[in-house]
Amino acid sequence: LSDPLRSLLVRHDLRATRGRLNVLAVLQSTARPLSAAEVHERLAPERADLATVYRSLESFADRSMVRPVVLRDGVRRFELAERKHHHHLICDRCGSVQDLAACNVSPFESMARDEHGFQVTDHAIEFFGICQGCRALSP
Amino acid sequence: LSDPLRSLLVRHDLRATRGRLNVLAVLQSTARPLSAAEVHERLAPERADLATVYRSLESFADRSMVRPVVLRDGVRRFELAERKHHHHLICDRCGSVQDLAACNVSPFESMARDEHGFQVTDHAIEFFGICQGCRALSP
DNA sequence: CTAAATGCAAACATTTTGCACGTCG
DNA sequence: CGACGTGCAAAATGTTTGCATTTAG
Repeated sequence: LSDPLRSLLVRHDLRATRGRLNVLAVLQSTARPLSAAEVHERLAPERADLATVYRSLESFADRSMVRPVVLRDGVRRFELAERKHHHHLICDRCGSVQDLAACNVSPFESMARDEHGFQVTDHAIEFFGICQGCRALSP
Repeated sequence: LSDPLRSLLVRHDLRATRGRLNVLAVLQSTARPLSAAEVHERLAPERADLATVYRSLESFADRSMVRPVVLRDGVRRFELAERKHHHHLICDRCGSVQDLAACNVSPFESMARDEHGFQVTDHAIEFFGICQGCRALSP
C-alpha cells in the first residue's frame, strides 16, 4: 500500500497490526521522546494494551526504527530513528525536551582515544536548564 | 572526631550511623558509580539493609554529597560529589566506566541560548564504545 | 490456514513506605 | 531521654511473561 506507516513496518519484517500502527502514529505525532506509559496514555481506550506498547517499542528498537533515550530520571523513552542525530535540551521547570542539532565532539573523542585507549562508537549529550517559555514566566 | 567520613556526615547535618558510614565507605573505595543494589552487595551481611542503602543514598543526593548518574541502561547510580566535574566512557563489552576530564561545551551552550533561548545550567555527556582492555582481547 | 500478535492476568524486579525497635548525640 | 535511623515486611511501581484467542498475510 501507499500508507507510509504500514510500509515502514513491512519494510522491517513486521506485520502491520492495529497496535503497532497506533504506537507508530503516536510517536510520529509527538516531538519529544515518549515512554511506554506515555504512548499508552495518548492512545484511545481500546487502541492497544500497555503490554503491546512495550512489545512494539521493543521490536522497533531491535530494528532501529526507534531510538531509546534515557534521561536523568532513568525513564526509558523512544523517538523515531528517522530523525537526524541530535542532542537534548531538558527544562528543569516544565520537563520539556527540545532537540539541539549541534554536535561537534571530535575533540572529546580524540582525547578518549589518546589518553584512555578508548574507541568511541557513540555518544549522548544532555543539557539541563530553563527553557525559553519558563524563563518568560519568571526570568 | 578526626574520622573523615564521620565529619563529612556531621557537616551535612546527618547522624554518623553504621549504615551511612558503610555506604559512604563503599562509594569511596570504588572508582565507578554504583547503584543501590551494588552498594548493598559490597556490604558484609549485617552492615546495612537494602532499604537503608536507598535511604542513605537519597539523603546524600539531597545534600549534594553524591551525584546521581543515569546511564543508558536507566539504572540510577551514585558517585561521590567531591570528585571533579567529568564525563563517562562506558564500554559496551564489559560495562566498565571510566572518567573523562575534558569538557568544553561552551559552543553547545551558546547555540542553545542563541537558537533556542535555552539557559543551560548543567549537562551530562556519555561516550560509548570499546575500552582498552576489551580491544586488547579482540581488536 | 498458519504463524505471528494481542489482551489479560500473573509473575518479576525495583524502589518506597509504615511501623516497632534500636541508637546517636 | 528524645529524635532520628534502621530492619523487616508490605505496598507501590514499572516491566516482562505465559497462554488462550484473534488477526494478518
